Amino acid sequence: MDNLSTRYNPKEVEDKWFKLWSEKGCFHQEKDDTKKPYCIVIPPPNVTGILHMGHALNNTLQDILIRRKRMQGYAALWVPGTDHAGIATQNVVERSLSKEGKTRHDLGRDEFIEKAWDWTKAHGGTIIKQLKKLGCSCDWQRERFTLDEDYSVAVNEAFLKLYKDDLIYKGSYIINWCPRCQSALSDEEAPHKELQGNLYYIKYPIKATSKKGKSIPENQELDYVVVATTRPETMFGDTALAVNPDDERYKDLIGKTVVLPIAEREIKIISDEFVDPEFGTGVVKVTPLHDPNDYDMGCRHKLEGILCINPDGTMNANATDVYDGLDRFEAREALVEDLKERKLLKKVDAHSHAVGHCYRCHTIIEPYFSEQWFVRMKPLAKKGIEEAKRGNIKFYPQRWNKIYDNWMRNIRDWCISRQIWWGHRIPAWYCSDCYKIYTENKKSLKVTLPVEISYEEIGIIAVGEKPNKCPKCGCTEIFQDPDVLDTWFSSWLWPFAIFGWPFSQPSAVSRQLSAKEKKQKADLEYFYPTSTLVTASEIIFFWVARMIMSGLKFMGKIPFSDVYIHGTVRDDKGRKMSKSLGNAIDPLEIIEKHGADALRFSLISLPGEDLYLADSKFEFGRNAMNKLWNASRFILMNLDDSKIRNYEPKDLISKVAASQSNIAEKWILFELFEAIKAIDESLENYRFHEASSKLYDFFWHKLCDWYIELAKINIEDELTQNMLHLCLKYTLKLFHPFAPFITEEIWQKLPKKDAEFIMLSEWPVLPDLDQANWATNSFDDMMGLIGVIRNKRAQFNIAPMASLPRVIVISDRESLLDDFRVLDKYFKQLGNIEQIIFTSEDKAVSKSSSVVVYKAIKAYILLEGLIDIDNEKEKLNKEINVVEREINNIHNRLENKAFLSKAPKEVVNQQRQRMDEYNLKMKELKAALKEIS
RNA sequence: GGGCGGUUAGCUCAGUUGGUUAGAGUGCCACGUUGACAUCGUGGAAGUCACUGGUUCAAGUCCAGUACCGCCCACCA
Repeated sequence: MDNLSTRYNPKEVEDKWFKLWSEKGCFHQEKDDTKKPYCIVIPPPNVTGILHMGHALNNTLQDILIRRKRMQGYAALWVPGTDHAGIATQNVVERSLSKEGKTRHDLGRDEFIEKAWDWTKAHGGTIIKQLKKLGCSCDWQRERFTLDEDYSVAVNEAFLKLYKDDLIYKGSYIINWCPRCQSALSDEEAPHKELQGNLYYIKYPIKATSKKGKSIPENQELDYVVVATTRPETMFGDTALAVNPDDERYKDLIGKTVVLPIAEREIKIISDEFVDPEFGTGVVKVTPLHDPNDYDMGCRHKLEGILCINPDGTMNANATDVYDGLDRFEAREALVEDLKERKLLKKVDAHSHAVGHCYRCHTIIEPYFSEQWFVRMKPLAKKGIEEAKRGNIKFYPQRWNKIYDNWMRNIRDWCISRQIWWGHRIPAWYCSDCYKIYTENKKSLKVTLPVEISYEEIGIIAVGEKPNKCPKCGCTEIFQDPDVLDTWFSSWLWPFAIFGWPFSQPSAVSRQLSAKEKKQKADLEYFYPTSTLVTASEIIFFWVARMIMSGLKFMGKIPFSDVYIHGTVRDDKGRKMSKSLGNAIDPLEIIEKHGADALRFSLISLPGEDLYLADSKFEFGRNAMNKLWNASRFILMNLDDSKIRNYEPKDLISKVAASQSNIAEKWILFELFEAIKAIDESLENYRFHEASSKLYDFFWHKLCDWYIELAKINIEDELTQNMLHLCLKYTLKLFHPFAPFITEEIWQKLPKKDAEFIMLSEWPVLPDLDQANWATNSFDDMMGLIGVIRNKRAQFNIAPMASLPRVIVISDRESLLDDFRVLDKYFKQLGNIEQIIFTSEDKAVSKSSSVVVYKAIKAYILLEGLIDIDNEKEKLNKEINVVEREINNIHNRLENKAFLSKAPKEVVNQQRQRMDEYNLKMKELKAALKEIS
């Protein structure tokens, strides 16, 4: 074994093990009635995506969970896959087209979709390959894509079912419109961002009070109403002004008419409770088709709606010839100049306000009146709220429960139609003849509110499957709705659609299932509901909440019981890591440099919720992996295979417990069990950092710093050999979920393995321990005493090479002294001491010795020929001050009658004991000070 | 505007039902390569627990208020 490098080299091992695991079917999980299921569905990354640090974190966490559960004997299934990411993928393909000077319309729908599939097939596998590099133990045979043929069946089925239950409808409302993507977006896809803008105060001339309603005579002096707006360009869509009915200033104006500047159109002044008299001038321009509030007001007052902006963000003919065709923001600037010249602009104030932005291309959203498909959410949300309330779905950390609950209670209908081509086409069919009539009606760009859509009127003749002819007019020219569904409308079905749901289609018809379908159905019944969902907070609303609703609707059961929300990956300045900011660290570069295990271990070892990353942070994981490598190398180099018995812990326990002299062995076993217990508890509660730090602490500061060091003395002993072997074996198992590759590599070198692959070995189980027999106080006291002795050495600048000639340890506890005598050789080894005496007699000690005190144990160190006492006095005085202060504190406490009578007895006794210890320490410190003065 | 979190060492964070001298990692300083590991070892310095008041024998921990920071949601143009 001495041929191993002193440095761990991940490159030589990672791909090798992944390939072998794969070949041996370690990743694949079937339904297994002898085991309990544990299932995770991956949050499917965008098919356009490449692995970033957020993915690395997200998937490392899932892999840790799944690997541990697999080792614990669960049927652990992790289903991987990707998401077709409608708008994102379409954008990518369009961008590549534009390099050839083409648009999607040049190609036509079918050819464009073909191009998109080509692209997907060529590049879509990238992220999957990268997840494999990371070591993800997904069942790769079950990889799914949201545009798979049978997945599309699930999407259609869901649409049809909701439609039948009146939970999907088509309607005309103000939606979020991205003028660049030229598509509607859901509210979640249009996040608000604070923008620094202006508040423009525009004068609207009041029409002369002639009751006949004649136009304003030229040169007549006019009165104005001043309106404050952030979006002057929408004034071409104004169909009223509104004031608050209780606003005294404007009471007389209600019902009057003003003339819309430039457009020279007359509009009424109405009153509405919605208007806040405090804001601006207290007068609002009402633009029903370009603002959601104004739309509501428009409906309340049955106003006309006028569209003045085109879908691409340019102004239309209603904006007069001057502005027709101008971009909305150019139009704003030009219009403001125009108003200034006409002296209709009173003033401009700086004003910051929140504006919706497209989450894909960050273009400013246009609130736009349009005809779209919606899902009625309130009825779906009701059960989802109840399930979480009852604790059937738990969020970790818990506070996300509230955020989920809050959103669900204020949920609004979900706009699911998108005016793009890449995605699931809406399964609604129209009759060409009937639809024609409807479209001709709506070309005017003007409507009277509210607009009610009748399906009959707009020509929808079927949802689900294409009919042969129109049932109304018999026309055989039938066409499908051109829009596709929001990507999230497919991903909200993920936890069951991946298993092949539905198993009969269309939903009304039942038929014989194929063998494949039978198996899928059995899988679904076995693995659903899944166990844990691991994701980032950004997609709680997009995905998590909606999956809960769809699971309840379509399966009648919640899709998962636990939701773990992990933090955000940031740079070391706290900024969110992103490609556009240029502060991203590429996980693949880190893997290349330090290995996947180092990447994984670094990520989960960072404390806190959000991760503040810099290249240097990955050295932590690299160092830990190297330490693991070298500790293993040392043990393996020294093992004599013929002595290794492959003990189970419980056997080794009874062997160790049999002798009083196995203090160190008892101690390390106890520490191992404590570590297992703590790691299990942390992981069950999704406290990953806590788990890794317990493991790290056990491995480095218990096993390496103490046990391996003292084992060097009697490394030939059979007990030591077996102890080292067992500790290594269990340490590897505990490390495996965090660092799968290195642990497998070392596992394979163990003289006695208990499984062909560590990834299929058993997770450590705690044996029954009689705690009383496992008290390891004397070992702890030994470590403490060696600590103060080392401290003293450093204080006197005694070279690490130089050993202490003699140390006398004094305690009045005989049993402790007996234990210490057993540990004699360890004291000598770890304290670098030549001779050590354990006694209860406080012997006179030579003048050139120094005393240290640990708890109630004293040790005299002979320093003859070693010391340089320059700073000893100063140090002693400092320590005396600390101890004195503490003695005073305890003294006061013990003098306090209230304390004595009210505090629990244990606390009082504890204080008394401490007092004794401090008094002893003080006595020794003072004696020492006197000695050197 | 509404909601949720936070403020503890230079930095990132732990800190259980109130009870030893408030901990860890990292960074910093000193010393050190004797056969696992310098990607290492040993030791050290470093904190007014944001502020104010209250409850209590006892407060980083519980309560109230203040200040500051962060996040999410939102239809005041």
